[in-house]
Amino acid sequence: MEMTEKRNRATLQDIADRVGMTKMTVSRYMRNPESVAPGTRDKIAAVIEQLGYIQNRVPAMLSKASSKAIGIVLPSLSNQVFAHLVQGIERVTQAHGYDILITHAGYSEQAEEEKIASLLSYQVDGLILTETNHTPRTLQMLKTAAIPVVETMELPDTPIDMAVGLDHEQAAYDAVQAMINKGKTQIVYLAARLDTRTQLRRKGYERAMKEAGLTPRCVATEQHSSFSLGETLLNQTLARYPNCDGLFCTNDDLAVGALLACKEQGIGVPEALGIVGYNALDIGTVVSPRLTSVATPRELIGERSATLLIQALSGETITEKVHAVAHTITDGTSL
Amino acid sequence: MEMTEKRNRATLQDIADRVGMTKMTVSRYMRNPESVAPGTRDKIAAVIEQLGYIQNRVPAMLSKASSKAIGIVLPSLSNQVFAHLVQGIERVTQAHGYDILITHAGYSEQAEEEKIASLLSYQVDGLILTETNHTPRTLQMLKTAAIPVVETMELPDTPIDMAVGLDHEQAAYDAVQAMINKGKTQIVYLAARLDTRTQLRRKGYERAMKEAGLTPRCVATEQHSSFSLGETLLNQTLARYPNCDGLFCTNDDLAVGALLACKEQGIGVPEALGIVGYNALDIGTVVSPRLTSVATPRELIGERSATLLIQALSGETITEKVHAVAHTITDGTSL
DNA sequence: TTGTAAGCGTTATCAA
DNA sequence: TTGATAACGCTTACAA
Repeated sequence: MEMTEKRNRATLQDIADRVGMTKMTVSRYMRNPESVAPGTRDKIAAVIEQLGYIQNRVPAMLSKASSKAIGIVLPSLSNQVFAHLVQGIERVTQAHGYDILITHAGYSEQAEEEKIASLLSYQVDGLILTETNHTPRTLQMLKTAAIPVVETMELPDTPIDMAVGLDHEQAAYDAVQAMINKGKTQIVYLAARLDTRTQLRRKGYERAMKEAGLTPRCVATEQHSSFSLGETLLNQTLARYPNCDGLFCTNDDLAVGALLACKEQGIGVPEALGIVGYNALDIGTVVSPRLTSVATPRELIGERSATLLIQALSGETITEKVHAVAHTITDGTSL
Repeated sequence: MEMTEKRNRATLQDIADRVGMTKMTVSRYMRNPESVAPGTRDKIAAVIEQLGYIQNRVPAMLSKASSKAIGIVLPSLSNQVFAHLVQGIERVTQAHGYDILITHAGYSEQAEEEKIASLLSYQVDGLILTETNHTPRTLQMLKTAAIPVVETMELPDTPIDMAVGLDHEQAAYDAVQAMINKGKTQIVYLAARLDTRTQLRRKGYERAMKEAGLTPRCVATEQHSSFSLGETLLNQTLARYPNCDGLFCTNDDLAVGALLACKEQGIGVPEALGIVGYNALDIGTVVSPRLTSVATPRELIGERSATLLIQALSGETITEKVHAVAHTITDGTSL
């Protein structure tokens, strides 16, 4: 019988010592109480309770190189869009006994690299990413790690492994075309932060404008999106393009900020200025007019991503590695 | 020279084999390249690059029972308030070489217990919590884990260990008193989700009302806060208390939802109905009138919490275990 | 039903 | 400057 009594955190050995058994028996009890004799069972249960034993997963991680955890790298924590994504993911992972570890990388490839290295060093079994551009070292690490990876939100041209997302370029194209169909001709694209998805939407916007023989015009900033930034960008737009009759905004924050500022300044929405946002967040349903926006199925993306990941972890062969989800345009009254 | 060539993920041994040294030398290089001979250094560097070696922290966690990681349990990911808190935390932890692991427990003590167990099983060195009510098992686990814990946002009556937060009861009291000073007498408290902080604010609201000889009235729901819920609760309030001339809202989501609905319905804010929110989020600065709100220094709370935690982890003796931070009331025009 | 032994990948310690 | 050894806590495989 070994003795381990120096540390404070209880180990299986501590329990075993008190029960008068070996840690092996306790280990068995932990995984399946039925596998030990009833008497032993009760004694162990009592000691566990008394000691407040907490499972230590580290040894298992070490010997099996598996942590039963899935890492998620988000761009930002303050964006509802990603909270919804995580909800979708968690619904699936929880049902399969996987934990999730969340980190955020603030829209930077470099930060993403560090966060991924960190998650890998904790031996996560799989990764869900929210960006499709990665540093060479990130790609290299993911390759050596050889764990399943799902890139979400976008549809990457060259997926690392699996992907679930939507075609932002096409979604933007559809939204702008809806604006054109409403008779808008001087549509300006409001952009912020200039991340990949913002660029994709711009492409869609430009394609729709050009196809209709219209001139694309962007008002962009590298600042982080916010409601107040929407107001600022609206004012810049009005100063630069006084004839502007439509705003396609890269997200609802900008759109709502602009919409509220319009009301303030007596600009009629949608008559004088049609406004379309992106993501269809709740806030758009309480402003007046209600914001027309591109609805993106974040929870669904999360669920699908997690499902794919877990299938891959279960050794299933994934035939469809890239899944596109559909977008719709909400029937707000701001357009 | 041992051989380890079955697995895919490279180990120190793999590197050592290729360099013709022992893993001990490689281990030294990893922690401090200066500690090995220049020639060795270059050879190791080359092999690491070639193999795409990723550090494995698990063995260190096992032998030192330390992970250089701090666990954070948030109630929700979709609430900006907690994103700000995390920013504050991270600014400090990053500077000290600690990683953070974020989980969320959705305002449930039971979920918090599970998430804490999970974080502890990853051997986090410290914990930052955002709730002050915990299950008995949570308390027991934290006691046995014997790691530093900071409870944030609130000021608990009986802190587990350390705490950084603000006095929500007093903040609410001050806000309501400001409303009363503006001549409002039929002030209703709008509440959602009914978590601890919502209850504390209610206490402060009731105290202020009673001290002024006024009747406290609450319109509450267990639903999750949202802008649209603000509109719903406003309508319920107007139906039940037609004379209502002030709304004290438990957060800005409700306040903004209510404010926008008022404009829609032609209710003059603040003349007919004064509105005060809580948290002073960005959205409040773009609505008109600008929302008057209780400003809560989330980033500061995060920074202080992380600082305390790291001091404790460095073995410093913490004399001031509970830190109160100040609140202010923004000078919006909705009151 | 319970026990023994070995091993997971790293680092602290001591030795050369 | 580099190496050998043991240890961290658990689980797998085998044995009793």
